[in-house]
Amino acid sequence: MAKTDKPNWNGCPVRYAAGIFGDKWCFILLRDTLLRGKRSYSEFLDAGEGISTNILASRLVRLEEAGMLIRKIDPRKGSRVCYFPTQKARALLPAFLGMVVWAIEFDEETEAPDGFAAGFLENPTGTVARISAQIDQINRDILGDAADAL
Amino acid sequence: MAKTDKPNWNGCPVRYAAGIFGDKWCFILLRDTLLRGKRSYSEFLDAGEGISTNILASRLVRLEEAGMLIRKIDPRKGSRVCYFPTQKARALLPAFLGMVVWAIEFDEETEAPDGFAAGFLENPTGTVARISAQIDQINRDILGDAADAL
DNA sequence: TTTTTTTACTTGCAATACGCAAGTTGAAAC
DNA sequence: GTTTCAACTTGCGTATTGCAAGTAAAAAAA
Repeated sequence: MAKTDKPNWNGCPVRYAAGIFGDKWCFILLRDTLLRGKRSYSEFLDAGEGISTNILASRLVRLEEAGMLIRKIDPRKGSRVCYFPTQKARALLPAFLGMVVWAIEFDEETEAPDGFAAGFLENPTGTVARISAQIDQINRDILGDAADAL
Repeated sequence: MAKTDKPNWNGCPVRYAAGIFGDKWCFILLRDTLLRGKRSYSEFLDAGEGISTNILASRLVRLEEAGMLIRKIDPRKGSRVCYFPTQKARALLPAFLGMVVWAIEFDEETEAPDGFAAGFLENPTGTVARISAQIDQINRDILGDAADAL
């Protein structure tokens, strides 16, 4: 087996991924949209991670430009802006949950729900489907039928 | 189903993960050790990503402190320092490869080997085992039997 | 209808982190 | 013994971040 010289992956997938969420705050925001049901600026701010307002704004723009979030006015209240995860973002769920499982294994202080790791490992697609359904539900609560167009 | 209020994951696995590789350069270094067989400072430098020497040094320290890399003098040449991925780092492979699959799907300009994504999706554990064996081989080339102690 | 509040940002500035170029150290090769 | 190689370190200008305060538009209250 060749030693190090596999094809020179530029246009490298890892670099591509790093460009999008190889950043602490983007990472956290993806968590908030995918796993915590957060959608609006103020919800992200209040997530308790201490992100500052200018950085939050810049990361929302970055993630929107990367095709990970879609910005929409809340139809129930025009002063409220919501950011919905795109299919591209949702397609990250399997890998993302894989990371969660990894972190649960190695973080001594994890407070993740007990049994989550086992549940995911036993039935990954089912777990992804369950979380995906939660995302749909949250979107539907805000957008109604228009959520289908996301 | 409750809306957003799952248990307040602090000691949150995603935050834990973000702390370790929620950084462009750490991300790239993990790729280099896990997927490209690179082990030494100069190999990382020459990976063509344009990392500067001070940042490289700081990230190697950070990853070592995070328990992702082990620093060892090359027994074949005392002026050469090698950084080996720990079990903790290697345990990231499934999630990491999941990200690769995701990136292949969404990066129009990907140059990843065709069929890699399909191969991983069809047989993830086999793919992980194959790559893991490559890592073992590289480590063994450098350390000989001492590689077992990693 | 005016005022206050809510929500989503922007702006300015000090502090930190990064990128680049050059310098240092120790082991190896010659 | 001198040169080379490999792994860092240091200094400095630039870019990014974090913090505090300010602005704008819509909604709710008075």
